[in-house]
Amino acid sequence: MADEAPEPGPPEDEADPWSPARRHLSQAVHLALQREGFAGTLGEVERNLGEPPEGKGDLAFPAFRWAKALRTTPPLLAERLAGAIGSVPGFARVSADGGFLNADLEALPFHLSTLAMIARRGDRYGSWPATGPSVLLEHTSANPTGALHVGRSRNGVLGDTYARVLRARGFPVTTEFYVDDLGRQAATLVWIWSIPPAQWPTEIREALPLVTSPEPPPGAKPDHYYGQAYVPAFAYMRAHPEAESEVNALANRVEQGTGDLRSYRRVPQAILEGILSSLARMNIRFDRFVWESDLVVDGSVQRVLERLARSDKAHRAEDGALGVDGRPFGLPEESPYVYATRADGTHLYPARDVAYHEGKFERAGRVINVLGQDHRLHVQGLFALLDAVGESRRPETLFYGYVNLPEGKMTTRGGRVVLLDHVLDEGRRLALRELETRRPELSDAEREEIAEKIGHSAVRYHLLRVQPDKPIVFRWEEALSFEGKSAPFLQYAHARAASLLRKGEATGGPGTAPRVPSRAEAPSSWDPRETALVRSLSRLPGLVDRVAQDGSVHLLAVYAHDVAERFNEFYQSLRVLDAEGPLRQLRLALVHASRQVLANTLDLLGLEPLERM
RNA sequence: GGGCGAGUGGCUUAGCUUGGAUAGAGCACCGGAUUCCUAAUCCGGCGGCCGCGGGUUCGAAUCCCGCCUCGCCCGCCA
Repeated sequence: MADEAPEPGPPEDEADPWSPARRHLSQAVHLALQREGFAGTLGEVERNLGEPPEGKGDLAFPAFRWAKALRTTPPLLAERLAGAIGSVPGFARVSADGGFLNADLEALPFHLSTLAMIARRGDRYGSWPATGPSVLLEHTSANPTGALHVGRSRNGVLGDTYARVLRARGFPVTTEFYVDDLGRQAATLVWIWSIPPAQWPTEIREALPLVTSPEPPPGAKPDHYYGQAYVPAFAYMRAHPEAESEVNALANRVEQGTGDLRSYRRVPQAILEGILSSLARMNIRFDRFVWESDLVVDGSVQRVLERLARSDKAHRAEDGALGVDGRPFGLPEESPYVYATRADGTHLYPARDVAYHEGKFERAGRVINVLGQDHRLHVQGLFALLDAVGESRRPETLFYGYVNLPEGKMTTRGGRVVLLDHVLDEGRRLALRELETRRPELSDAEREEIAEKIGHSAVRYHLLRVQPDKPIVFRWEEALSFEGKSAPFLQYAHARAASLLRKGEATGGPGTAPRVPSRAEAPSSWDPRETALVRSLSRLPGLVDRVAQDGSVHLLAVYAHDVAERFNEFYQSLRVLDAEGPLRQLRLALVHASRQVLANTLDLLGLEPLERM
């Protein structure tokens, strides 16, 4: 492939097989329209190119609205355009059909060049060189007060996937986790663990009879171990004013920047590490952590408050609390103000959030947050404050719906939660059980490794496959389904392809990829399943481009299923290794390209491609 | 009450940003495929007033208005 001369054309042509076709066709249509007296832009034409239904060609242009502007009828205009256009590079014919202009690609060159592009680009098929502005993407940012539940992990799955897609699209992305160590939740846990369990109040000791050590015992995850004290400690604090004031005093000291941060952070830090190890099982990692308390220590919260105090948009409550009128930003009449400080001048979360965002804007040109739908109003408050301090930049937000249980909302304090670790463990267990019956020839260690990858991929895919703003009702059978629309379905297709390549001695390593046949060598007529497969493979770059724009990461999950399905149809009905000559070569190239696209797509989704399963 | 989000076959869901030609899947159910490259697969069947009503348009699941249902938020908590 390396010695093949690259086609001349814009860089876009090197990334997306559809790019030259769309460009040539829209240029031709635009030119023809101009001759009819149309004055619009090329982009306008290209945006209107669509995919016609099965059997009506490959790209279609609806003539309706243009016909109106040009005072003729759509079928007539389509006819005239078709006549004027003649031949377009890459297309076999352009013809009128009712009010539509339908264009048929020259199938063979398009299919072969798609395969060649995939072979040439390899892991980079579906990506662009990093040339865009830097992006800072904050996600998950779970309070370090206990183990993560599946609902929270939806944030991580969406955020991590979006980050991967943006990187692929050419944006240098940094991911951040905001560690909310101030506030009463964290302080409650810090407080209880500052006391040796043996000296805990009776109510708490009775609620946690097995907890005797101030440190997690060997084998216990710190997020689970420390976190279990949260509910009883919180309840106790609420019932005992002297405990509550201790917690408040603790929180106030760090809020003022006068506490001993090192010892204060011991428990939150340990819990955070537990949370991160759970997320890492699903391939979620972070580039940077910002501790809320650091924003106090480094003075950035103070600077924000000073700017706000000077602002003519500031609102000062009678008792002295400092805030801003949020009504212009959509805050409700009944509670129009968002406050940055309490009456005593101590700062509140919104102040720290503004300080955090000022830092983000310094670090990147584009700032994105992944937030649960319960934060919609908070963001409006944040905007009001940013406006008041004279900040014109704004973060973008990807909102997502809750993960609920069939019985209702997950509540930590109500004790109705499904923890991520438990789902991951159960996924691994079920996968292992399958592997024991299906693949007895593998070693225990291999089966264990594969089972973990199947299990966590299944969970991740389940959280990814629906539109972010739709709520999900968590059901074990669905989350851990291994058939149909599931990660194992995708992994299975990948494993089948990998197996074929091993047997066809084309492992995909350097120099071993099957050569994409030339136009002269390739069979001229293809099976419909072969063409459907390449077509599917050709769509990845266009999709990455779109998802990077609007964060609709679920479309990539849907796409992965489409590719796997096309591959399975192909695999099921056509022989690869038994085929001969050019046909074998073509099919091996198809398998190779399919494996590549599946691997690239799975990687974008943070799922594990498997060589065998 | 206000604001925001969602309503598509029995269940889950894609398509809605940018209106376009028979609304596409998965699960469940029924029936089929394995002397052959991994049946976690494939093929066929069943099943849809796209929440309801109106409007815009040559054309509406898609845009606009109203209504209904569900969810979330509405603290000097975070």
